[in-house]
Amino acid sequence: MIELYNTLSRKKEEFVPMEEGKVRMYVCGPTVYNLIHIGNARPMIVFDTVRRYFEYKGYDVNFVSNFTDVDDKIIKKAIEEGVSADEISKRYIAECKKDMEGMNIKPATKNPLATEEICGMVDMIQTLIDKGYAYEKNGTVYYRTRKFEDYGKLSHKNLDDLRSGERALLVTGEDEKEDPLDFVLWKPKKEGEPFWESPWSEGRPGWHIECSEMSKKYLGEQIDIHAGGEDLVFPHHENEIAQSEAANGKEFAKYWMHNAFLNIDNKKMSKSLGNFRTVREISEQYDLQVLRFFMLSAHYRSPLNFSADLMEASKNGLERIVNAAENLKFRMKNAKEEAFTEAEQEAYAKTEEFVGKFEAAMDDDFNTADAVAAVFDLVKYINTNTSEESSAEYLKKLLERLTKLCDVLGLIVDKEEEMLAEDIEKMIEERQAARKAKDFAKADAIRDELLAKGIILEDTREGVKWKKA
RNA sequence: GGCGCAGUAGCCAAGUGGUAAGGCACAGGUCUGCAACACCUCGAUUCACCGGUUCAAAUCCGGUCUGCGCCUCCA
Repeated sequence: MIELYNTLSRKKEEFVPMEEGKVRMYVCGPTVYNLIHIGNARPMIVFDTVRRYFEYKGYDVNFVSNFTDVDDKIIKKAIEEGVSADEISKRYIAECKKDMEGMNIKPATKNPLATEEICGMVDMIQTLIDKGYAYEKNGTVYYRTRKFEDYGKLSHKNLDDLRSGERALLVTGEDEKEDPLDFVLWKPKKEGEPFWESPWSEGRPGWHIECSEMSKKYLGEQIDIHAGGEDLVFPHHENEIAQSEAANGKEFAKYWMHNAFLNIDNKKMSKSLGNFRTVREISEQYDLQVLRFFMLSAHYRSPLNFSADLMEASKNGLERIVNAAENLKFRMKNAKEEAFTEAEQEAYAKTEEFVGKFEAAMDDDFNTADAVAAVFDLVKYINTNTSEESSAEYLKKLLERLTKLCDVLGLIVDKEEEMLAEDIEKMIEERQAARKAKDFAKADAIRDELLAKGIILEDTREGVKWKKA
C-alpha cells in the first residue's frame, strides 16, 4: 500500500487509483525562456522517482508534463535577442530535454506545448463564460473567483484573508475586474506579441488555463495525481482547480503533491542574489547522476540546501554504491564456480530484508532518504558477503537486486563496460612484468603514461583494475 | 497581518509514544614495492530551550528562542 501526502487534506492518504492498475499524473513543467536551474530539477527528479516507483509496483503510469512556451519572459528574451518567441522556446525545450536526459529522467508519456493547445483553451474559457464562471471586459476574460465556492480549498486560504492584498491590486490599476481576486483567462495581445484568434480578442491564454486544458486533453477530466513545486499551490493550482472543476463539474485531481524548495547556501535562489545555478553548469563539474542522488538524499517535502560541499559528499556516497556494483562485476568475470551453493542461496535470501526496507520507505510517501539507506545496507551486505570464492550466479543475483533498486531511484549503477583497447592491455601486462622483476621505475613510468591518457590503474588484491579518470 | 514548515552527532539526513537508521568527513585497520583505489571497524545516555501529560516522549500538549517558505512571476 502506497501512502502519499495530499496537500488538499494535509494528510498522508492511501493511494487508490481511479482505475485499477493505472496512474494518471500531471506535473507542471517549466517555462522555457532559459536553461533550467537546479530548482527546476527538483520536481523533475522527485516526480520521475514517484513515477518509477509506481511502475516498479506494477502500475501503468500515464505521465504528462507540459512546457509553457508562451509567456512574458519568453517574449522578453525574444525581443532581447531579436528573434521570434518560437525560436526561444524551441531552443530551450531542446536544452531542457538534454539536461533531463543527463539526470536520467524518463521521457513523459506526453509533453504538451501550450501553443499547440490554444483551441482547447478557448473552448474551456467559453464553457466557463457560458456557465457564469467567467466574464469578458475589453477583450480580456477574467475568472469570477467568488462564484466558485471551493476557492481556497487547496491552499487553505479564505477569500477574506486574501483581501488584504486588494488595495495594492487596485492601486496598480486592475480596475476592470469585478473583484480583485479574479484572474486572467485570456488577454489581448500587445504590439509585436504572438497572438491567436479568439471570440474576445486576438491574444493569448492566461497561464493557469494551460494546465487545466492540457491535463484534461491528455489525461481526462479527472486525474489521480497533480504535482509541482510548492510555490505553485497558490495561485496556480488553486486556480486550476477553480477552472477545471467549474468547467467539468467534477473533482479535478484526487491527490496533490508538492515538493519543497531548493536553496543555495541557505538562501533562496534568486536573480537578485546572483546565486542561480543552472543544471548545465553542474553538469560541467559532475555527472548529473550526482545531482539526482543529492536531491533524493532528503525527503521531497523538506527544504533542501545546495552547496559545493554537499555535492562533493553526494558524489562520494554515490561512488560507494557504484563501486559495489563494479566489484560484483569484477568478481563475476573471475568467478570459479558457476552455480549457487546452498549457503549462498541462504545469504541471498537475507537480502530480501533490504528490499522490504526499501519498499516500506517508498510506500511511506516516497521517503527516498530511507530508501537510499536501504540501498546502502544492501551495499554493505554485498561487500561483506562476497569473495573470490563466490559463484557467478550468486554475484549476478546480487547485482540484479542492487541494480533494480537503484533503477527505481533513477540511478544508473550498471554502466556498460567499454572495451579495453589492446594496446592499453599490453601496457598493463608490460607493467606487471616490470613489477614482477621489481623494476618499479619502469612500472611507475607505464602507470604515469597511462594516467596521462586518462587511464587510472588500481592494484587490488584481486588483480589490476583500470578506469577512466 | 494571514497561512504554513523546520531546529536530531563536525556536516547531510531518517525516525513522530517504547528506549536514536543511513551517508559524507575524521580516525584506526586489511591489502600494497610505494601510491592510489577498494573494503572493514569506529561516533549522540541524547534529539534548540523551559514546563506539562504518560509506566514510557526526539516523538503528544503549552510556552520561549532561532531559521525559513507562501500570500506577487517563480519549481
